Amino acid sequence: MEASKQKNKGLQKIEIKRVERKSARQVTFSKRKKGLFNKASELCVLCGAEVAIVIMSPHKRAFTFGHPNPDDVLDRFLTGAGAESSLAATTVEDEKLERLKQEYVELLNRLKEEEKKRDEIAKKRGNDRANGVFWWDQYSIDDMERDELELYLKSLEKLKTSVKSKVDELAAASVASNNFVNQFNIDNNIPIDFGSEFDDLCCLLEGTNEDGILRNLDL
Amino acid sequence: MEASKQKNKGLQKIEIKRVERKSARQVTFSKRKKGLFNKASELCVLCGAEVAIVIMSPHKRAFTFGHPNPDDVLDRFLTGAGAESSLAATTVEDEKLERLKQEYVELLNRLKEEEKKRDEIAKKRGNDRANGVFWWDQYSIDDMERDELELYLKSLEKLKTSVKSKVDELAAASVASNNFVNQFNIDNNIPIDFGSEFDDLCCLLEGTNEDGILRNLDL
DNA sequence: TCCTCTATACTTAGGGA
DNA sequence: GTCCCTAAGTATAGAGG
Repeated sequence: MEASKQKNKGLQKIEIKRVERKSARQVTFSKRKKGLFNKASELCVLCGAEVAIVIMSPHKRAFTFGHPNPDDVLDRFLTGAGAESSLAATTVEDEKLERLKQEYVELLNRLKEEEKKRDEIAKKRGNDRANGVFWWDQYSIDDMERDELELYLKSLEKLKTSVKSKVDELAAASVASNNFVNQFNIDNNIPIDFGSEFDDLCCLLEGTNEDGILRNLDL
Repeated sequence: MEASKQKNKGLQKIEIKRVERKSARQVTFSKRKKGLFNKASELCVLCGAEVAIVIMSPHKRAFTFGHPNPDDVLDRFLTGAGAESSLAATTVEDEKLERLKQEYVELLNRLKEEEKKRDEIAKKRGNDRANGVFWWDQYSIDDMERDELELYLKSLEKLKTSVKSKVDELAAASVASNNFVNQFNIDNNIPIDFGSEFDDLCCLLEGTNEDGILRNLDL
């Protein structure tokens, strides 16, 4: 009841500079990441904006947030309606890209099949989820999901790495004067490109009822 | 001096749902975008994280924030990406696409492997369930599978995008009727296409702190 | 690692220039 | 569109579980 009862210090003012204590830094990261994502989702809702965020934690873990209309964007992207269709250029490259897209679409379909399969398997307790999900849960990272995700994703690392190196090669060769890829090589752990992440993030899985995507790739 | 003097209402609580008044929405967008970017940059500085944000305003304007090493990227951007010769790059693009396709097929195969893996995991999960795994464990695994596939897809998409962006850069010289505003401190507004954006996002780096990059691409 | 708790720093709605 | 202003809603530092 007395004044001395106060045991919490409340919010302290802090300088905006690197937090030195590792544990504290981690906590701060966690909290602020959550806060950032939440703000982002609010922005989306309030203003009808689309937002994609990629965060690379100091531990080379990447977190992403995305909110939009999934299928539309993805479709547009696949059909190329978004970026280049307006161009009249009928170059060899375009043709090849056309093919590439085609293949890509095939792969996509495949993926969807997989999703279906998975959904079936998941059906059993799929309903559990719908019970306690608040709207904001949809926009923020589901922690347990994230944690488990991390573990599993490691198995995917190799794959990503392989893909990445290809991209690196392409990018490096293409942008000779552009050494961003190399700069990126901080620990041999190179995050996969987040280019067009914008589009990517925009594309949620239709398999779920979530309006936002939050993904975590362990790099 | 009187009580009636108070003319400001102060912060009102608002519902997180679309702001209907257009002007108000615009203002909110502006304010919150700023706030979001600011939070992002703080996160970068405080935790040594790297953040990239893309915001698509309802008016088709895209704003991006990035916290890496701005100068380099920007520089290369403005000089390289925009003015690159399509003639010179054509052949190179050709080769790269060739390789890309090759890899694409390879990735396809790997997808199959992943499918198998998925099945195994699905089975295993079934067993675990019988044992005493928590509901959320199962749940997570399930989502992991989905995420994995998505992730995979994402990788492929990026692969494709990386190439596409190059091609776009060549042909998109026409699309880029960019305006250019560079204030560079906390507000760099730079016009770029998505292909370029790709590079940019990639270019997360240890670089600076409080001065993140903010880009604005006109579409 | 994440959640809880508290006190308080920070953000921002609404209105005006 | 930006900036200012104020009041008050919100996010979060630090400590503990």
